[in-house]
Amino acid sequence: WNQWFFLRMLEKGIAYRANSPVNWCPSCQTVLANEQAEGGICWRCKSAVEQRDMEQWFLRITAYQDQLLDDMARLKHWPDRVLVQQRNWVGKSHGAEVDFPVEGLDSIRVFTTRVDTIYGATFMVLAPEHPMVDPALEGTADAAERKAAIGRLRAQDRRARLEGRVEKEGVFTGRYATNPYNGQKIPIWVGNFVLTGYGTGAIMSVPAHDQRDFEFARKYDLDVRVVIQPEGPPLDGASLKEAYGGEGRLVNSGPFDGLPSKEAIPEMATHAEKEGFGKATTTYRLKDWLISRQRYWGTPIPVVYCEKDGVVPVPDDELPVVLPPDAPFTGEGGNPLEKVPAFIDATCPKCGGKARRETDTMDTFVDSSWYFYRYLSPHKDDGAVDAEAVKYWFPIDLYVGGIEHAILHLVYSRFWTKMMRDIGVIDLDEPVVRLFPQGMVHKDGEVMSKSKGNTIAPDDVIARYGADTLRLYILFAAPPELPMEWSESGIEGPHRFLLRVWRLIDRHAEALAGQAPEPIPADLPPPARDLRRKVHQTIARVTRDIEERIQLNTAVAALMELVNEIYRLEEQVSTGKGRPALREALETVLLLLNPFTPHVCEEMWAGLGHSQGLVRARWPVVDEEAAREDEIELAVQVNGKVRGRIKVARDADEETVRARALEEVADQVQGKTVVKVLVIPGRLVSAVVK
RNA sequence: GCGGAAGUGGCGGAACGGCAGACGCGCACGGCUUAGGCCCGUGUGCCCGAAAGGGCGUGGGGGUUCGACUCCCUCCUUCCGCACCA
Repeated sequence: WNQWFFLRMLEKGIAYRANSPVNWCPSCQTVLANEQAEGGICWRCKSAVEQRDMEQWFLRITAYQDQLLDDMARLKHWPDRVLVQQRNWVGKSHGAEVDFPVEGLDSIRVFTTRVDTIYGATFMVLAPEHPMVDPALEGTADAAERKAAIGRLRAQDRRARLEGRVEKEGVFTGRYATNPYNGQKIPIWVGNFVLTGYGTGAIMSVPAHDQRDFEFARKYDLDVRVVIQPEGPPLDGASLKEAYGGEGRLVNSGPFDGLPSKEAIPEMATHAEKEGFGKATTTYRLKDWLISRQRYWGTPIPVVYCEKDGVVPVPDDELPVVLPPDAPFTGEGGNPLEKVPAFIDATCPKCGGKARRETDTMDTFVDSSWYFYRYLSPHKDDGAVDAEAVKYWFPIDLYVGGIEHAILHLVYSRFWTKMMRDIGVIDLDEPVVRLFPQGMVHKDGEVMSKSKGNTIAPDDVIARYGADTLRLYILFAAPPELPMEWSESGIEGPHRFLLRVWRLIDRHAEALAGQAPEPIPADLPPPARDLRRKVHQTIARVTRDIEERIQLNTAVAALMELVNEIYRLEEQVSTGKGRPALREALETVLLLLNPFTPHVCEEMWAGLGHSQGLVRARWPVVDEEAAREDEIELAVQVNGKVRGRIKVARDADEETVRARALEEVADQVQGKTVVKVLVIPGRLVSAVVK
């Protein structure tokens, strides 16, 4: 069905093939999407990636960039940190494009967010890879020397970037461009700090108002001209210590002098458009999704290349294109599919002539982008997804996953959902209502992972304590959204707790298993009533901690409290009228604990005489009446400090509570004026005295 | 630099604006044991005090409130993400 989707996207122009510079991982022998090559490092093997020009398949995710941004407003139950990361990833930025004419050559287009500073542009910088670099050098003095220096910049750029910090360096091309606003000629430089993939790959440099330009200008002794004047003493280009990047009024800017910079930006963009040398524009950081992979394992991309008809999609009724079972894995690298003639040799569906089958396979993130839709109907063979089922089950109420998926998987999935909507498969804009990224396990301060080699095999812990203990320990040790530092020092606690539960059940199993359950009598003795109260309060707490708060550590703590309470009251309720409450308490412990430690719980459940599995049992329901406190303890504050406690009936009226409270703190109040007394029902009493 | 999260006992961590430290680890004492372990019980924020009791306490400072770990401002520290994005 990946192939089916691919063909639909091909029809819609969302999937396309293009020759473009791509990230190539020499170690994995495959290309990577930009997101997977962050910082020039392969996400899978962590080795340095190279740039190559290749014909590859892309998905036009950029057609969805505004939707991806705008629909974030609806993701109210997604954590901020994820939304922020996605917003930065799309990287929308408003500005203007301006063309700077160059004598004898094509003009050079720059992108700027601060067109209001354009009268302060004293030079221009091109990315080393900019297509105008070589033409600009042509015919200038010392061209060969400059070319060599730029060549060094190109080579140095990438390697140095991997280390993070790069000294700003540049080479003058020997040519000049003309600022279309004021006709001034400014030198064209090539600089290693200008990125080829963002904006137009060329910038106008305004050293007075941009820190990077400022440093570059000081290093190469270029002019610094102030054109934005903030409140206060006039700025002076020659003596500036750093760039002024804020707002102000325009100066030295011809007809725009005096305008506030905020107003100047749209006005000057309009001016450029009127004069035909520029316009207001928006740029994005997001690039189209490169899905071609030179690997065997992956969904084959369903097209063939015909000498006569070019790129021809495989017809729907011939899908799926299946991987050959006999591809040679030589370990030499490269795509094994290229060595399987039976796979490569194809017939053109259009003309019936000879064709060559595409050997690229799809990025695995394609699969993960929509697997959850397929879960609803895994065996469906007349369509990719069951639209009716999707209508019923989607959007997903709660999606739990590692924070490492904040951008890759979660952006692709959102895109895929919108794409499926646009090709008419589903009627849905966003796949997930509530996102809960759990914290990752750390060891020695860093994320535990295979690539870091600091993983702990659970086998030893399981051998010593059992899998249930390990589960319980992990869930108990930290709240799920925060990272958990791995340490075994606390594992004894959950282990002892499970042993305590086991002994408790074991003591009563025989008696309870041999006896039919009795109804809870209306006249329970007080200890049994206390026990039932704790039982039902615990049901409420654990249910809420799991369902609403997703705070599993406190759910476990609540269960520990309940078991402690059962130990305290055990003797008093194990005989006579209290017995039904004991059975209820023990069974409730197992029902609530079951999601955390299913194996031992199932065993104990059987021990209590149940023939049907615990896994089939219903989640317990709170008996509000039983959970209610008859008597409550209130703190009594005097001027904000707790000075006493009183016990009152749950439904005691305010006057009674007030009187009892003042009596309790009489010695504190004596000789002072009681200004007011607040009674917060069920919480405390607060007296203000002077 | 920008953005996010976090700062609470010896440790992991609890606490709808309402009794700070639940629960657990560790530690101390007692019981059970020939002994040790397991187990059971009690205690355990800091300071003064024999005790009763009192004082101080949630990174620092300020504010709102009868009342602040919680809300607001500000500063400091740590972790995470992004980053020559023009």
